[in-house]
Amino acid sequence: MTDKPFLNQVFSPSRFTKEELEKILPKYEQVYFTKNQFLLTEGKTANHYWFIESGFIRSYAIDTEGNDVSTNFYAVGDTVIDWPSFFLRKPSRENIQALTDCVCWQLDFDTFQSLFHSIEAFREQGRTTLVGSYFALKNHSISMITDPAKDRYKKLVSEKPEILQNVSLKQIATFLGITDTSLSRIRKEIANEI
Amino acid sequence: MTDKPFLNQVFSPSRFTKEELEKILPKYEQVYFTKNQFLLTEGKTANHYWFIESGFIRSYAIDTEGNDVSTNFYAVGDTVIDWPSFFLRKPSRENIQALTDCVCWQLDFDTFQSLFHSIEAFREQGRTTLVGSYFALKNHSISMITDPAKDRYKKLVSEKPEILQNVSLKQIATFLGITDTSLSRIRKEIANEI
DNA sequence: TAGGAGTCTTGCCATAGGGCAAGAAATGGA
DNA sequence: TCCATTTCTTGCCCTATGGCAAGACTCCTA
Repeated sequence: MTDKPFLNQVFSPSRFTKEELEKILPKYEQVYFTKNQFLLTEGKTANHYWFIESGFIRSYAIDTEGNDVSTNFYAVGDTVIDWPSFFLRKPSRENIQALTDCVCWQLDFDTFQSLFHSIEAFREQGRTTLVGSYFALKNHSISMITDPAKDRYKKLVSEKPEILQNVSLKQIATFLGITDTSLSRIRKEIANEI
Repeated sequence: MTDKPFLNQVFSPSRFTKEELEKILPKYEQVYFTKNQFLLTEGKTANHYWFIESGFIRSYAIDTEGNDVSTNFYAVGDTVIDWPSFFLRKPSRENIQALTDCVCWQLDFDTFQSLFHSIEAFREQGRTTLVGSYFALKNHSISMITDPAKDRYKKLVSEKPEILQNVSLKQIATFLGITDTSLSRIRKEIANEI
């Protein structure tokens, strides 16, 4: 196991037995993505998911007018997955793209299924990750209704500071549900608050 | 099994064996809620979830200013559950309230766990339900950014027509992220479109 | 190292939706 | 069946954000 230190963080020895880890860890494959490379594109059915060992990733959807809307940002340690596409086995509505060079660990659906149905701790952890995603999405969704754009921006930056280095203003703006023009003005206001 | 026709719809004989159904169905308990009764309140940890056999239910959160924001509406056949509270075993951020008298079938967490870990088809179905909720929430979230309020209202009414009979204008408005005043004007516009 | 593509800022004006308050309509008890 | 309460509508004006376009800045890359 010592040859995969990153995965040993993801699968804590306190939650998994040594035998379980020996079944799980070898199944993950290290893969590299270069800046701007796509991990998944709209219309394809996701057959993998990834843990990010290093790098930064964005997912986005294309709306009816052809504009792209950022749906999520993923940093080191995050799980990158299109849940509906991966589990419902249907074409993705989103694109997932590396914003920097990345090192990831990937698993395919069939292997996931066999681990999921044979190892109780594995499915507990998987379910927890999914519910955590659901919770984050719901909080963001409520925040879109109750909080002004400036507050949402501040919260986003405090939670994922890497975003400032890796993501364009426009891509951040669509995640917040505003235009790049408005976000530029909000940034100016925040600068003047000091 | 014939004494629980509703549950036989939820657990299709094509996905479960006879033996599995005999383990699953007796665990669900029929419960009644009267109009305005709470199924779950903020701060409590959810220990049950429900299938709705009849009735209509709303969930909502309270924002920092004390306003309530509708987060979901549940109709006949829907699964009513606070995913993060139920699975992460932490206090709920939401309230779930019956908007009409309801007949539901409930299951508690411990029983869920034993079925989840012992019956493969049960966990597949549970996972599918959760991913379906995630998908619906994400679509709503994207719609909040890309679609005008009028379109979101039309979509909501077409998907859950019962909402018109059971939910006040204000409670619908907060779900759409607008005020009751604005929704009233939108309704008027729609009426004039005819 | 200059040109060009993308990115960010800024000004001008337009618009969707919000805040408030008054009145109208519906609803629900007693 | 009548009153009280809640819900819904409407008018007035305001604010946050959008749309567009020009200019500034950055950063590739030939």
